[in-house]
Amino acid sequence: MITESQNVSTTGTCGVCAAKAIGINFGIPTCAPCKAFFRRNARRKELLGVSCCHDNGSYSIYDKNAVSCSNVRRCSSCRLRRCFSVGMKEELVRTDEENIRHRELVDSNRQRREIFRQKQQIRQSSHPQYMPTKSQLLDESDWLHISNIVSAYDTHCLQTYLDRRAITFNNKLSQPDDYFLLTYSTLLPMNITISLFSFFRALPAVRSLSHVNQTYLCRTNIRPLLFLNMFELNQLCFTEQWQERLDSSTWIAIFGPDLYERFVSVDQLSKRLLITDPVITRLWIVVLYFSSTLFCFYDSQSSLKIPTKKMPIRETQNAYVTLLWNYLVYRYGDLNAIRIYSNLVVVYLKMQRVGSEIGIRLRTRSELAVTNKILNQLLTLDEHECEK
Amino acid sequence: MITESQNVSTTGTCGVCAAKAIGINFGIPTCAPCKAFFRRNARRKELLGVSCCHDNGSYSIYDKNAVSCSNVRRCSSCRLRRCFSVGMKEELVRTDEENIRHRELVDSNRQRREIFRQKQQIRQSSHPQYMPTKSQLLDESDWLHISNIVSAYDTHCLQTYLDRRAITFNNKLSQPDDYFLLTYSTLLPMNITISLFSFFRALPAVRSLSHVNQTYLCRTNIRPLLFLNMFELNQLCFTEQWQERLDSSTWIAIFGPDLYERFVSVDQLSKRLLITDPVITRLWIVVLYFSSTLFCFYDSQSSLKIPTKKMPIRETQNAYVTLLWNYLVYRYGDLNAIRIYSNLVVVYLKMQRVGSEIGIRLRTRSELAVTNKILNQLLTLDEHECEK
DNA sequence: GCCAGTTCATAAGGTTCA
DNA sequence: TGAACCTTATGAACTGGC
Ligand SMILES: [Zn+2]
Ligand SMILES: [Zn+2]
Repeated sequence: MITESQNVSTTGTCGVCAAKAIGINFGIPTCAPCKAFFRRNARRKELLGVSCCHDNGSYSIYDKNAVSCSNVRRCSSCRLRRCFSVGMKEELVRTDEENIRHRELVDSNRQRREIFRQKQQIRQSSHPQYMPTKSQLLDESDWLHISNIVSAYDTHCLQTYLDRRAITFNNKLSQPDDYFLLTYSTLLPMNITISLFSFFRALPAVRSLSHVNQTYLCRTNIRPLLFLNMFELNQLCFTEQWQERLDSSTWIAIFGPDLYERFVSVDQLSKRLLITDPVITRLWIVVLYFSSTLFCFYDSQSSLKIPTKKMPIRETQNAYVTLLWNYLVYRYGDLNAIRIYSNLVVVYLKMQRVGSEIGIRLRTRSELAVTNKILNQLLTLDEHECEK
Repeated sequence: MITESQNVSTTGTCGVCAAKAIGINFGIPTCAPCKAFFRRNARRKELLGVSCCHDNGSYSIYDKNAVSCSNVRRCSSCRLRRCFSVGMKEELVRTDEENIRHRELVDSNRQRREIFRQKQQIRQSSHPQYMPTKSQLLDESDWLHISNIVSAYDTHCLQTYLDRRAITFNNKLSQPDDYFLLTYSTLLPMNITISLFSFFRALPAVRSLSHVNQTYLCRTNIRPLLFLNMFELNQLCFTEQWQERLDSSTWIAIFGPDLYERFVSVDQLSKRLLITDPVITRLWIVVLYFSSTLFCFYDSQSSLKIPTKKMPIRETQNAYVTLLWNYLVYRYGDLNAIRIYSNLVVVYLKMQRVGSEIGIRLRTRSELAVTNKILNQLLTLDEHECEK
């Protein structure tokens, strides 16, 4: 009869309780509950000693037909007896000693894995020169710098932009006429320029430079950053649909359809590649601003003095690029930092190419001469303000 | 109709009284009160035999509509009948035998846990601790505690002992005959036991414990302290020479000559090592009384319940041992405190060894069976007194 | 993937105490 | 008597060595 029950068992039924078997446990196909039951109780021989009232009851534990889930599981003594009777093997349940040994093995494996993982991480993050631990990446003054830049952008650039936009539209809330459109094609780039300028002017790192250097950066590096700044501003401030349409048509008017198409595609690309982080793009703008060679296409006017000592600029840029990098590593890890930084560079280069052609267009198209002149004057004006 | 009631039951209503069910109890979903009721009364078949006035009353126990909380619970007989009628299963209430087995399991688990806890505590407590300055050692409430214990010992333990001794000898002032000697060998340990018991019973710290804990301490920790208490009593009360001789011969009769010799040597040692101080020994007795593991040699009777929550006992002991230590440091200084405390421990351990052998002798020698039985009954009696 | 073990939430017994 | 609590047993879900 046992044999018969085993035959049945091998088909996938629990040898003990007739439920669906999950596999062979302790020698016999059983269900999960019976497996757990036997593991817990196989060595508790006192359970067998209990003479329970089911021995002589309506079913025998040896009678296959009387076995059912509820029947067998009701009495742990009967259940254990049946486990043994169908041939479950006590010796397959680990003894305490065996189990301790097994757990030691598991623990040592865990430790090895952990050590390996750490080593790999170190290998990945290992810079040729130095590899600071995570806590050393950014100290208190770094965080201060970061938060200063972030809030300076908010309170100067973004605020200025919003204020000026409000004033611009205040003048013309009704359907825009042709005159407004013409004005707006100057006002829009103006607003972006002025807001960016006021941001830089608020930075202590800029203010601590010599006048010459300040003027130089202002004249050469604000224009190449207008695209990026526009992008960032659009990410930050909510824009009504009609405003958006107005902006689009303005850009079309300035750029012409072909360039506008490239402009849009770069904008789309930026949206895909640049992640939403309050620090990264702003810090990136600052880093780019402190470049000594950012421009050279827009304006070849001779009146601009090239500073003798650009060293402070480079040093500042160096400091900020380190800060940006450390922030990226700290916040996103080594691999992501590389990816994010690459994307920043890629996006900027694309923007630069489109921006350069926009600059050419501004300088050469007669209908844009006014806008171009005003923007130039703006930066010259800024220059005078700097001197104040 | 039963089926209907079961259908309703499965939704979460008590099958017996229609209150909210807490789960399946004894086979049927019931509320907590009905669960408790059935456990208590399932085996009390005499309840069913009571012909109660509700059988023929305004509702039938089989009529689902008439069932309500107040209805069913009003009459125990009806309630039990209804329990059975909705299918509650008597066999799911543990039999006495099953319950004893279960309680043994619980107790052994508890002991394992207790031992584990102690081991851990020892491991943890081997850390250096903060040393308070002398003035911080004992505050007003500490002194109040100390004086309470000292005077409680005087007015309860010592006084009771003196009173009982007076009564004992009042009966027999003349030369003791054999019958008196036999009686006295029970009366002497009895007096020591009862006086100690009345001391503990007077302590607020004891009275504030749960009954279970009080009973537990009384049954397990009074006997191990009899030797120490006898010593303290002998130090305190004047004893006539003939009384002393009487006591000695009584102890010889009980202990036998070998054990008596060891008993005397421990007594002598105690006199040398323990200093005369009204506080120390009494406080030490209290500290020892609040032990959770003092006994285990005297009485292996199974009828004693091991308390679930020993925490209050431990906390009290902790408080008193701190009090004792602070008193020692305050009164005798650091170094002396260590010496005195060590002596207390040494003396107690010696007494424990002798006491344990006395206990064995009491349990095994047939001529001491009566004394042993009376002492046991005394502590059981105490237990009943506790419950008052 | 198999088959040991571990963990955790839950069910259902019992006990305590006001 | 019943609310609050303590315990054990159970099985589903998961981990880890081989
Ligand atoms: Zn099964
Ligand atoms: Zn109920």
